[in-house]
Amino acid sequence: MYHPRELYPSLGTGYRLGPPQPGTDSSFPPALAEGYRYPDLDTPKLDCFLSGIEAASCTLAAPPALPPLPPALGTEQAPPAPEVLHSLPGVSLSLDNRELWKEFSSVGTEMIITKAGRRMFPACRVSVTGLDPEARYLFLLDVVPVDGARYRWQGRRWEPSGKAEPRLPDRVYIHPDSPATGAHWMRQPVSFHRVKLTNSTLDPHGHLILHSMHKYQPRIHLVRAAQLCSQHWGGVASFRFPETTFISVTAYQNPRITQLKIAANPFAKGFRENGRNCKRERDARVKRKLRVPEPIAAEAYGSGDPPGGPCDSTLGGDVRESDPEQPPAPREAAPTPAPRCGGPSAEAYLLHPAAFHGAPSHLPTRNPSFPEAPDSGRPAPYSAAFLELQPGPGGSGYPAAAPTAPFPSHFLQGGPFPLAYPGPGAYLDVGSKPMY
DNA sequence: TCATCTGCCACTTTTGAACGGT
DNA sequence: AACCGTTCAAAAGTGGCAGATG
Repeated sequence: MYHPRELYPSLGTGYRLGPPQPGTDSSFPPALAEGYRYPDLDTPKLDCFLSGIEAASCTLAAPPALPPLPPALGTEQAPPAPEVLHSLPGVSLSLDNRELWKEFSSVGTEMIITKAGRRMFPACRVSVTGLDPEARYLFLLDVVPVDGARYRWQGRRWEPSGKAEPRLPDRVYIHPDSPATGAHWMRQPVSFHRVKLTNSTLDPHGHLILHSMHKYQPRIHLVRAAQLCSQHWGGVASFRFPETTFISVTAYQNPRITQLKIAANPFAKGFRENGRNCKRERDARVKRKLRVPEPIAAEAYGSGDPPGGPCDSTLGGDVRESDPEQPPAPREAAPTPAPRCGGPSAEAYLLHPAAFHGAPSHLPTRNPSFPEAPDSGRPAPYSAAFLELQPGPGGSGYPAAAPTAPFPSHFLQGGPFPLAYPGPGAYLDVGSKPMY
């Protein structure tokens, strides 16, 4: 991984995705509020990452003021409505698994973060409408702090306990289908289930870096662009959903959240009441171990499911047999999943030479097994890559990222991709400033 | 002492390779 | 030879727990 700020000092340090906030951002003269270049990205700064794009206006009117975020988790809130900011008229996004999110939100969503990276559950899954079926778009996701506080579980609820840690280098997850046509994105819900969260500030995998015990909210960005590498952005839309706010933790604090996760997440099936790894069974196994060898447990239910069968009624719609998040999806409708790992190929070089020269060499590579079909309406099968930039200085109302530990050399070097490929999904850092 | 983090565990699901049949 | 379905093993993902850490 590379650190673009180091590679390209001319890019500066501010990669704020949010719009300037007249009144709150002293660096932004109110006179400019009439028309700023959304998303407050100086697009040339991103040329090295997003080249060869369809030209279109990046200017848009200042958005209306958005409602404030909910003050606390686990409390009754006004009916959540997605908060939108965009220059893509007619485009709308809806949270596909909103009911599940609401269920978690009503308790106070917690997301486990680990050094190795942990997936989000529930994952952000959205349906999009209003796209130009022929145009190509990128789908991005990032996670931003909701406020400037650190939180603590007080037995029954989360309460603020001091100031937030300094902001970490922001990263953005690029949906592995990106770029794809509007028709592709609208064909089925778009899932970000592969996004991983980590608390490792030096994470080399490109996962989204968060502080534990802080409140965050995912944002989803839709960028009209022909390719990942483009000259101009053809418009941007950003969305966030109040019910997706969560507190990052290294271990679950609220037992109700644990129950919900176990009930809804198929990977946690083993912890369900009728699972073989439920507390009762585990205790029994321990007792048996003390007396007799183990195989009894394995035979307890034979080779199939335990009596009564698996409890699938709690999947909550986040994971279903036909879940678009879960393969197999119709090959016509979905691109070939990116390989689990692998480095940039020669073909990738031919297709994206800039990614190996002027731009960081870890830009996405094309999956060689996927035939190129630029006019087929199918997405280019880019596999994972990620970019990382340092957040811009202050002005956000949150602490600017302190220069954390120096980035390892592979952040700074050019040349061949020095790390294990990070897996599906790509990451791009766009800044430290909250959008609203 | 306490809150928080980390590593390991046992489990399930997912994924892709290998294989055999048509 | 190509295609399809099944089987199997490895990889990945899950929460719990005990011990480590600050």
